[in-house]
Amino acid sequence: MAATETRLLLLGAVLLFEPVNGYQVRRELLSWGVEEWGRINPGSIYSGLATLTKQGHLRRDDLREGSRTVAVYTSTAEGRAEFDRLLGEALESVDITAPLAFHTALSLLPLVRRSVYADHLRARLKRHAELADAAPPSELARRMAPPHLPWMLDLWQRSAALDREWVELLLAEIDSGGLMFAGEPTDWLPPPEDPGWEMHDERQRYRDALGLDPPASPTST
Amino acid sequence: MAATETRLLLLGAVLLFEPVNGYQVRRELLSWGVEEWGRINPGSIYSGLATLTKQGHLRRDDLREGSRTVAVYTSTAEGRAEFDRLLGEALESVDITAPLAFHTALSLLPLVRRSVYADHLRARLKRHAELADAAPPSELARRMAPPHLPWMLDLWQRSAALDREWVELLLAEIDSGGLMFAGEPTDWLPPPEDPGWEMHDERQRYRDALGLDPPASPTST
DNA sequence: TCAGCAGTATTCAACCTTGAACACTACTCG
DNA sequence: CGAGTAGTGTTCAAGGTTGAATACTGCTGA
Repeated sequence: MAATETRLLLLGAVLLFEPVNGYQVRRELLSWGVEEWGRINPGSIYSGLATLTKQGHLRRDDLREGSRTVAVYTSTAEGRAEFDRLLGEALESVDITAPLAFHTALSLLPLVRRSVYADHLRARLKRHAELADAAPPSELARRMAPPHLPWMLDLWQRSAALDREWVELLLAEIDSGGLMFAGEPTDWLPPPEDPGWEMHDERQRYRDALGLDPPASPTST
Repeated sequence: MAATETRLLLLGAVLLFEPVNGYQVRRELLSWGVEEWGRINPGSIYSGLATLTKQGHLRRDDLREGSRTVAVYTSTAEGRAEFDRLLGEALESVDITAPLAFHTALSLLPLVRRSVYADHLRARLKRHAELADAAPPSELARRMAPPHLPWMLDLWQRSAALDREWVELLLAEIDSGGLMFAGEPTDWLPPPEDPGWEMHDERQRYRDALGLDPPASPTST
């Protein structure tokens, strides 16, 4: 669980679907295509949920479901705070060699309010500007380095430029009212293949068993 | 040591500087700026070298250096083969969310012969073409997905395009005789700050102690 | 001269990740 | 009905990673 992306993804999945069990989290993440880009495997999900529980970010209740016991997770206030912190970090920090955290944060966009998300993206652009100002490697350093290093630098600079330009496009879309964020009415419904639908009955059972209040859509600080 | 990049980097460093001890590897990697982009820490270097030794890719000799003992690593034939395999994989496989392996393979360019490296890059371009052909997500799927997913797809496509175009540029440079590869005479010398220089005496001592033949520049299959 | 600091070289316990395997339920098809 | 297959939900031992800590050497300067 060093991997920040895994924490973020797990907290996000619980916030979206709580009360939820480990297998449901797994299925939902798989349906997002996370098997391809998120490098997550069954073991990490369960151990990740256990770690987050130990740290107080999640709460685990073992419910009797007929003859067997199911571990059902809900988020705590600290968990929500941790999620907001991790998401902000993933959105604001620029690391060309590890774009996974940013991709993860993009996929969790519906969990956050529009203005909060936009502010994080603006902070990311500021960070880009700082990096561009800082340390343009001296001509001397360039000439002393082995000849393939300038090529690597060039690739990094192009990658950074792409990231910056794309974030500007996304920000423009968000500021002009595009996309759907937490706390906003939406006419979009998950497709029938999405396990989110199949989870409905179980979620209701879990809610009843835990004595939780009705729906409550996930919103953000 | 699941992380392929770490294996690649460690094998590469040993191939470049053998016979070499763990601390020298660490310093050399730090001087490449790997602290920033390669996420490597002292512990992983030593445990990585131990794992590679256990797997037969490296050989460890404990040399007496005055009153203390130093663990000195050299590569085995299997280690060289493993390096070539890992490098090829890193160069040929396209993973937009994890470019680190490709970056690592770029930094190790001087360990491989020109034609071998170019062939790997051509294979990478072929892979790009395959990915572009495969699975253009259906219009239906796009409309059913939550509205931010098309944006993620767009970012991935742009990232892939950048990678492809940049590899084409690099390949052109290589095919026209640019850069310096294994087995080619070079007038480039490492800058004085490079720990490679400071290592000279110790390498010589290690070579003598191990009864190894003179220099021998690292070449490739 | 010797305290103290920087540098060299490595280890290790705590923690995390991996993925195979387990145990169970539910369906399906002859 | 009963065997086989697919799906559900989770655990666990083996192994990897982390980074603080260790222990030593050599230099510097009061």
